[in-house]
Amino acid sequence: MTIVKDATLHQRILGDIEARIVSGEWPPGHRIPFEVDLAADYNCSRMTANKVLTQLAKSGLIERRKKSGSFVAQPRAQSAVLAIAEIEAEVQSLRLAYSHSVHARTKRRANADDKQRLELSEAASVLDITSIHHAASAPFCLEERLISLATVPEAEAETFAKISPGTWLLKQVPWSAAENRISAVSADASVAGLLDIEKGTACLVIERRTWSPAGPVTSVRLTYPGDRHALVARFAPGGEG
Amino acid sequence: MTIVKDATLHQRILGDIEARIVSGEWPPGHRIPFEVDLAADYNCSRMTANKVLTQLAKSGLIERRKKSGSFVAQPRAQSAVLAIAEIEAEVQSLRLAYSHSVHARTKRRANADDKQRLELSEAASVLDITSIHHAASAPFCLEERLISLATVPEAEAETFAKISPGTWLLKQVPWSAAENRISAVSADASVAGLLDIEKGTACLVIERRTWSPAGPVTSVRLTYPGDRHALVARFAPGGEG
DNA sequence: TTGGCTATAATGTATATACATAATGATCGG
DNA sequence: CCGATCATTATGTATATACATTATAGCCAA
Repeated sequence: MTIVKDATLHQRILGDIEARIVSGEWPPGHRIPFEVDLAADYNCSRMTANKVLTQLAKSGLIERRKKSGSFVAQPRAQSAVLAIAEIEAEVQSLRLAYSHSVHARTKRRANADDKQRLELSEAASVLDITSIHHAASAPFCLEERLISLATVPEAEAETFAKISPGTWLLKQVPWSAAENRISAVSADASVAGLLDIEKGTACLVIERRTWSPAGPVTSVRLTYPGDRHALVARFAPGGEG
Repeated sequence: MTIVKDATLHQRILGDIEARIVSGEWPPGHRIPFEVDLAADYNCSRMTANKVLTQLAKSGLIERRKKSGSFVAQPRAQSAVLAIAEIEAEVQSLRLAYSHSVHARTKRRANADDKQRLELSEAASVLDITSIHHAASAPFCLEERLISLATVPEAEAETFAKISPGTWLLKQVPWSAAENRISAVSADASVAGLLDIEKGTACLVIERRTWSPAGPVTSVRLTYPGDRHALVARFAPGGEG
């Protein structure tokens, strides 16, 4: 049984249309009622219908064309929302004790590889931190991070003994853009040693680059033992789900 | 230089606020102007300001509390949008010739494993298809798919010789919910043989389960050689970007 | 037939207004 | 001094209206 919390008109219209699209009653390409007709059907103003259809268009469920009307969209690329949590939160949601240790920490002038990873044009100082996240005292994830000291000079004074670089940066750099690259690699001897796994074990690798308006912030490579970990992304036509 | 297409008032207000949040001028926790004040600043109606703030709240950049006002949100889990394209489109975007071959195709009553993968409660018929996607005649991706014939009986008549199961299903089942699970595994002998890679090579695995209102549709396991492939997900505070 | 003009139909954006809702803060009685 | 009540304030939702924008269709003339 579904409990229907007495919904707003907006939600009701939205839900009705979504249901018809998702059920296949209105297949892709089908023209859905004009705003004025919807307004008449629900005995509401056109603005209300408009807002619903605008939202459906933004979520990709319908396409709107002036003069022609609104049409159910073709479901194309699965666009799923991937929530990449902070590692500490992730570990704690597994009800395991979290800890973090810094394995190496060096400051240097950016070399060619650093420049490419951070998309730096000139030589600048970077901080290179290798650390390990533990869940219940077992290695959970290897973090290899580069921080651009030109953008975040405060990082130089931080040892990251008490707070992980990711969490620290989240507090330092309020909101930023990021690019995540997900791939699979075999653990080499060094990675295997740090994560306490067999050499050659498949690992899930997330490489994330982060920018603020002031410039490149950080580039991080997170290596998870593949047999212990998976990322989950959900997709639902309406949006939340 | 940035070309500014003469934007609507809505976009201008939205952009201004986003810029101030992203730049750190308005840090997390900062109270942003009330709707009426924003309306006064931009010489517009409260409705226009309201729509902008509502959108910012939906995108997670701000939090709104009645009576108190609207506040810049704390950036929490990186929520990135992961676009999982159709394999054929993906290959063609690499400017490579696409082809697809079915390696095995069997119909059977669902066994225990099938039931778990499709979340079936009763025994029902399923179609099990193993196929390989090629890019420029080299194996690109291994697809192991289970289709619930109770939900999609039409699949039984289809050989999938000319059209891949994914593409076919996309046409059959208009809109549906999905769960994607991304992990890393080492190729076993069988997978290595089919993908023409060394045994033990790390592979990126996407397991996707799809539901329609009529029930479970399909469960597919896509295995990509990890050294040739990566998924990219982007995150930008505003939304599109 | 063809090219271009125009009317029209649908969406896109914005306004002014109204009332509902919810949380805060102040007032007042015990 | 505590606690209930009530006014205030900011957001939430919806309406009616206006005008802009744009793609389509139809008309008319060269």
